[in-house]
Amino acid sequence: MRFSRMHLPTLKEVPAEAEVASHRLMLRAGMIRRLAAGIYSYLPFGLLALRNVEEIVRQEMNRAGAQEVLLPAVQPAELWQESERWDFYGKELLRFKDRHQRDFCFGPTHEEVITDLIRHEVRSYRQLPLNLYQIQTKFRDEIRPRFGLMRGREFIMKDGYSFDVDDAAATISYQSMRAAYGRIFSRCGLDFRAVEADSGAIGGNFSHEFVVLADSGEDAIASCEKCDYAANIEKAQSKFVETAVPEVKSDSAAAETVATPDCQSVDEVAAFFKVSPAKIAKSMIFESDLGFCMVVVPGDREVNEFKVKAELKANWLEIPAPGRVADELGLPVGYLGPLGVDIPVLVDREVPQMGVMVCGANRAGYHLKGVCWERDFSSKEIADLVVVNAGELCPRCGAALQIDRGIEVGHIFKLGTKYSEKLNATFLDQDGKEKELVMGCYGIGVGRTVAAAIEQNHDENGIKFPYAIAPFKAALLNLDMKSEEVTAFCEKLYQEFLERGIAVLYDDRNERPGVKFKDADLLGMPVRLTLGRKGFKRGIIEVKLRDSSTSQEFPLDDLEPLWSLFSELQADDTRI
RNA sequence: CGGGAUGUGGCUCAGCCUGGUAGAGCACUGCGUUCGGGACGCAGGGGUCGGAGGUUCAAAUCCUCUCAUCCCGACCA
Repeated sequence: MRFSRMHLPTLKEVPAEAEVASHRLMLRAGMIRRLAAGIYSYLPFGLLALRNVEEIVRQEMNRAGAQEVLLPAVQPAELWQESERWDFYGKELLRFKDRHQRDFCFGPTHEEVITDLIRHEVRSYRQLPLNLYQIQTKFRDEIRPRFGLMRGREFIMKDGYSFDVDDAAATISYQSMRAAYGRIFSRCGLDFRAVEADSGAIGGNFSHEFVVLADSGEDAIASCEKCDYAANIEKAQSKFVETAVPEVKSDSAAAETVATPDCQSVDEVAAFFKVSPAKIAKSMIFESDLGFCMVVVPGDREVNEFKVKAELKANWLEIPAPGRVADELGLPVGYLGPLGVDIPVLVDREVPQMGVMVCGANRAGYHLKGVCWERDFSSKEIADLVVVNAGELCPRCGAALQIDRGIEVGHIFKLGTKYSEKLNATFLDQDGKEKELVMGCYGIGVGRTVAAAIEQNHDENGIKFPYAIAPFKAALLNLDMKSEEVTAFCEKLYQEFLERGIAVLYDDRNERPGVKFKDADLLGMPVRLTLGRKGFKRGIIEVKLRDSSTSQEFPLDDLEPLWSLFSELQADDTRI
């Protein structure tokens, strides 16, 4: 492609909205433009990168035996009512009516549609296993879209669905997808981890997330330094270490009520009693579809809402407004405690080890001191309810856990029969018995993968595209457009790139050299070729890798080394 | 949905507090000079100051409402 003819509007200045590197660079490199909150147009340069990721996804999905389909983006409400997600999915589901006032939604995911398709098509175990995928625009009406393509409302996603005869077969499908995902992200040149994850609203009982490591990532993952345990922080557990609890003599003073004006936070209470926050029992009210409950954890720990939700077996969980807690429960937020409340109390497994502790008195302005587990807590049920910290011990091998940040680019789930049950998708097995299809579903955020790649591969000058997803593999800079011989050579070289099928961006613009260098760095082509009058006289062309600070010179009369370089880069990229 | 902030040429922002002629840089057009790391000069084009209402002789500026966007917490590829 000739730069002079390409719509590639690079920006010197950064639009104010861009917070993270990938968003900033994608705007500056003329890859995307914002139309509305979380909704972007893909410009030619951005679309090329996107298509490269899609192509890798297609190759690896096909290789794993999946077949590509394309399902409708607009879906009838009936299907979602049948799966009972019409009410359940919430406001993320973009709903609208057609001219006949029939309810529809714009698909945020396609379990319903694919299951509906399959239930009409698949009758026999002989037709299984089946694995279908599509690459399509989805819409999720996120409350807070941000970071450009990282969290858009409209986004391109590869979603795949597998159908098997039983759980064992479904596991095989799942493992095969897990392997394919590893190949996909490796080929995209990403440093990633496959971690155990919460399966969220999609449902199901077993899932892995593929997380690209990046400090700007929105997800945190815990991984073991020694073994291969890795989990999303939402799900991560640690080995419980029992410590000696200071014994409380039976004749020791009972819990005592103390006036603690203006001490609502754990820190304030700890300061008031001159004890460490670890000695404060932090009590919080949660509300779920099962009603209110209280969760008690040590004051220096953070409640893991996902664990609470799982422990309760609730469908949803949130922290109610303090006003509601006061109105409906008569409890003063800031002075909550587990003693004498008449709603279920969930206690973290570390609380019994706190010894003598302080907690709220359920009376505004008062706390209790001298509280102890054995004597004072009415329910003795405990569970793991806190967010793991770095340095805690691996639940598998006992080595230390580390916490990293990352970007979730893929997620695979074993769904089981959740949707086939609801939608009555069955087949006849070998014995002529009717059975429900066992499903799996597999997603990849295509745009997010591009964003993650940039997040992980950039410097202060711009993008450093991994070769496989680079929109152009090379930038050819003609620094002397007015020199006929230089231009003639560049033209010849450009043609040879075209013949060899290596995507090149030929900068033939009437611009000063500085502009061309800056744009080449910003756009991040892996290889930069520079030819100017001086070099031409010396019979050399300058070759520089974007990822390297040094350059080398190749003779103009023998460019074989150049083509070998591209062969090597190409090979690296398909090797897995 | 809560909490905070911002809306002024395509982009980044100043002007607002203290009402009185809409500004700068970048980008764009033309001409000239320049030409290996985002050049310079001259001349231009482009803005209902987010929208509506109000106060006032007079509103980008003050008031009310509204819309949009961004940032901090719950959703997810």
